[in-house]
Amino acid sequence: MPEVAASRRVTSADIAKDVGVSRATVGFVLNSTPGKKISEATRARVLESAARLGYQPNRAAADLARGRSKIILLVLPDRLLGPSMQASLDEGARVLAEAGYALVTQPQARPLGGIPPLWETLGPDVVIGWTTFTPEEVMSMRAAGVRRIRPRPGESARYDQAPGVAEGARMQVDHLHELGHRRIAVAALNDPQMIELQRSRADAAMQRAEELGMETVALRSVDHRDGSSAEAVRIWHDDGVTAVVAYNDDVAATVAGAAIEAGLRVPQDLAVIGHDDSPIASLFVPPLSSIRMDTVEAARYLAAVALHEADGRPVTSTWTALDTRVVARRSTLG
Amino acid sequence: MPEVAASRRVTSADIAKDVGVSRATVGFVLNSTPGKKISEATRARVLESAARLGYQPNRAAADLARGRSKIILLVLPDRLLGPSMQASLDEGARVLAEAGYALVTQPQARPLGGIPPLWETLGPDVVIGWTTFTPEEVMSMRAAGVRRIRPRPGESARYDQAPGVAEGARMQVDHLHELGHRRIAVAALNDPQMIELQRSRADAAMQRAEELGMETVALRSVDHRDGSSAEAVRIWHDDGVTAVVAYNDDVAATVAGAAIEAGLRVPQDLAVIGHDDSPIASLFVPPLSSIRMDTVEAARYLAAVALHEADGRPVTSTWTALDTRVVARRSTLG
DNA sequence: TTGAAAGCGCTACCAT
DNA sequence: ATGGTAGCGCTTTCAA
Repeated sequence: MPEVAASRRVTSADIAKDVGVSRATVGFVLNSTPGKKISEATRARVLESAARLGYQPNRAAADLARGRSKIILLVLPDRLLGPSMQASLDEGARVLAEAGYALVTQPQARPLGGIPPLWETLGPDVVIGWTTFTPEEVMSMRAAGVRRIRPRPGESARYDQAPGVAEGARMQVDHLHELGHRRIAVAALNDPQMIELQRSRADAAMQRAEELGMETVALRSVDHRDGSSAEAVRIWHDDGVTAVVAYNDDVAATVAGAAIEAGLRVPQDLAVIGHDDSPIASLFVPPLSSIRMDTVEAARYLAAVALHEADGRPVTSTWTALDTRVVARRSTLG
Repeated sequence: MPEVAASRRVTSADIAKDVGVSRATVGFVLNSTPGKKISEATRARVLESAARLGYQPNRAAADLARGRSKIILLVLPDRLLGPSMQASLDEGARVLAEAGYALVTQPQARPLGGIPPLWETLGPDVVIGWTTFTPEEVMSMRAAGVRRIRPRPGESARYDQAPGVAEGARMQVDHLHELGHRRIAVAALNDPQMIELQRSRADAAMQRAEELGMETVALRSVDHRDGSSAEAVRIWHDDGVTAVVAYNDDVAATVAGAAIEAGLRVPQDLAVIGHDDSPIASLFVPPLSSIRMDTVEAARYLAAVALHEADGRPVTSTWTALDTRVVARRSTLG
């Protein structure tokens, strides 16, 4: 049996030797360095050699020489990881990959006992968060050499201006209005992580209701584990509320569930509409009306912003309105 | 207003200068290099200086010199990202962090159009997957310099032997048996990603049922989007099946929902038990019985395996049985 | 117990 | 159009 040589990884020097040029030239063609004129012939030979030898650039070496990691870190709250968000991330990753950046996500923004945040260990060029970072977090990032942070420190995330946020909430209200509801409630979730986004959606909903001349009752947080949802439903119903705008589909399910348990009919006695069109919306009985957003476009924009921060390249895409629409199901239609 | 100097990142050389020792010495104490005797005095001074100056080692440089990235990449199918899995990941990350490793997760194992897998861009020391990797993936990893891969190429993931997998399925069946059910069905999900795990759970359930002298009918996949769940429920009911073991809570919700839509009572006409105790289980009406596993212990074990692969250190923790138990709710209890 | 110095593989500046 | 080469910041062997 022939001895198998422990093969070293192939480096750019190997290619240089193989092709018969300098390592510099190899680097130029492999990075398609702008402003460098390489003859088509050598370019082709280098590329061919790289492919044949199975060359993979050494990230550590490149990072070190370059002074940047070409990593973009996305810090997401757990709850956001619905399927639609997942698809968006793919799209964002694709855009970034084309520019040579890797997208890494850190699932938790919350204080993680004992786990150093990924921005310390990975040294990303850019950190993008869904919510504003605390001063401590920003300091930690700065110390870790992170050059760019979004949302910018001190700058609010301003969800109310983000595409789709207000639209979705408005559409929830519009939908209920069209169905004839005139007195509605807004239901939120007891989750500190999401306060900003919740507030933005709730505000937008309230405002829209007012514009349409509808009556609203005070915002309530519900939790299926305590009695808060049952209590909320009772209060609402006694108060003449006929429909509920829920922060998301989990909240919608909680409310609808409490209503059903209380002997109310959904939607005849209480209609409920959720947000995000997550799996539970179609699995619930009755299926929950919800809002579906095309977050793919948002992800593209986010990626563009990231590249702007990282490379200084102009933001090409625009903060356009998302394709947002109501998915009407039996929790409002009967 | 005073000009703010654009401060360079602090390097180990800065510390060396500050303390008045060599960069090597600094490195020794910062890495607590074994076999090196550093006086307590200098050690303390170095540490103090590092803290005071806010030193953060440069990952790229360290990786390059060391020849390894100290990154462990976990490749997870999307569907697994339930809250319990999330908590487990935190635990795994914590264990790995203590050993100086960063845990990065790649959300999709599936072919990602145009997105280079993270193992190419990050150059992790170890890649851990939930399912077996394809030969192409393995080759790609090898080419990217990944030294360790789990499950080992060619080695099946062997979920049937993984802790908790068989237990959970068995407990589902036991639970139904105790409630007097004697003829049951097993419901799966139409998801290629999960085939291995589904099969393992289904096999375990079937086998347990046989051991208990219960009758089982053929495994069926359900999908709430087509008519398959309604059809399955009808067939099962006509066939005298009184209870269904579902692969997970989504499947359980699909089945229970179809049953309710068909005018059957859950659990009187058809009992359903899910698996994983995900949010939908408690949110559904009626709330779904399910299986809750303490995956934290599993995560610890996984982390230990990863460290073994990475460092060659012995696997301390053992592949123990997980704390797995039935969460009985109204979908089986009535 | 500590220091000097040789790389790690790549990038990018300066020559040619 | 291409090559030489000086680092990037850290790890680690070898000397002192």
